[in-house]
Amino acid sequence: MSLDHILLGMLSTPASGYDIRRGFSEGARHFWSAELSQIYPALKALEKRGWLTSRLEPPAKGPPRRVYRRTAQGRAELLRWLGEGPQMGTERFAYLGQLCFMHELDDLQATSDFMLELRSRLRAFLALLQQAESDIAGTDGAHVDTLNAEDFHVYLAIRMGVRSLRAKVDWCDEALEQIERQRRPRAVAAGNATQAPKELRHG
Amino acid sequence: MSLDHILLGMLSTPASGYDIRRGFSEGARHFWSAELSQIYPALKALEKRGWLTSRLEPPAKGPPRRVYRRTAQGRAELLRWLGEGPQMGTERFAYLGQLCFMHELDDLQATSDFMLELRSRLRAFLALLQQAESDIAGTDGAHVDTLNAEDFHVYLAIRMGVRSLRAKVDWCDEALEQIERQRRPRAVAAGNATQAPKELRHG
DNA sequence: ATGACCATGTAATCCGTTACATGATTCG
DNA sequence: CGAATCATGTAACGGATTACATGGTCAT
Repeated sequence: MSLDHILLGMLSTPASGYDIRRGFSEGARHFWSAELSQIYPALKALEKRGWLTSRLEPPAKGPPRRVYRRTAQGRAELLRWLGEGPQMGTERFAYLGQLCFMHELDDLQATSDFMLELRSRLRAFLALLQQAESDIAGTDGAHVDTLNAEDFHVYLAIRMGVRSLRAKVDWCDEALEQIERQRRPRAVAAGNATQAPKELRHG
Repeated sequence: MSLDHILLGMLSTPASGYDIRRGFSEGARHFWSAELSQIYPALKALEKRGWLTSRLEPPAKGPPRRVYRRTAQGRAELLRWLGEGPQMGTERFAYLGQLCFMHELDDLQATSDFMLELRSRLRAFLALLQQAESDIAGTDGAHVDTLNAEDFHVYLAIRMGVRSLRAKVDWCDEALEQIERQRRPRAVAAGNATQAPKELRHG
């Protein structure tokens, strides 16, 4: 399971389940996420395997927290996983399915609206990531060379998010243009004055 | 569930579970996938709901096939789903987690090797998608304007895959450069002759 | 006849989400 | 006092993968 290893990685310093969840909603949110209801049992299982230890720590203020620490075996397992090569899961994009099937509506306006909505959501997420990027390395990666090893690796990971999201936003722009061109009579260059057939049958 | 709607979408023409699986390993593979063991029960459930009907069709050759057809209600449900707006699930990238945690190896050569491997896998997938793209619309989208509504929508979906994969490959290139820069003494411009400290401690 | 491929399915297991249950502390 | 937040968990359900079980056809 990947979540196990993500948890091992996030536990380079001791933390509680609640802390880790905060990590998912802040730093790690662009590449992974998990709910508390998944995190707690997972941590328990990792402890049973000997990859973590835990201790109840009643802090000066607030309810007691169960703080987990990575063991030497836990770290070894993390390193083993890192050596396994890139783990690439199957990506599923329901919205691309929707787009493919949208021809059944026979209404390019609907497709266009769909792409506009998609672009706005992608842009919102891109803005978040760009913020994270400039927080860590300044505008345009001004001080990438001054980053410590940890921040440098995180920076690289954020860059993927930024680039791939920007590509998707650009794709929306391109698609919207092509939809416009598809909607107009396609005979602009050919000078042919057909009645803008909405649909061409394929052979 | 999204799979249900993907199946409804793929059943614009009658097909068996086996046919649909072929669709996932060919045309639809860039945005969705499912195993036969998931497809068969899902089709059965859709039939129970009245969104599909099925018939055993013993073909001239080979074993009998159960062929599914979409009902009017099935089509209505598909259209309803299309109207719901883009369905964006949570994306999980285990390999970005690996990259983030890789600083624990304290060996930029390992990071570099990792990125090389990742790039080669991404390139392989990109090549497949570019093939699909030119199959449908010619090189550089030469005949996009001549596509029927269905192929046009599929073309748009493929374009997203191409653009986002290209962005990821470019990201690998950029990262590899930055890793090289990180490995060299960073004092090139400053003219400072320190012993190339491998790691800078953060405050 | 052996293996590759067509074709359909079930069962076990795992991963992830949603809902539920509990209780302390802090702020207004 | 009441709401928000901190903090830990369990239970039920749903979605996806892997393994298992079966049998027909076709080419070598």
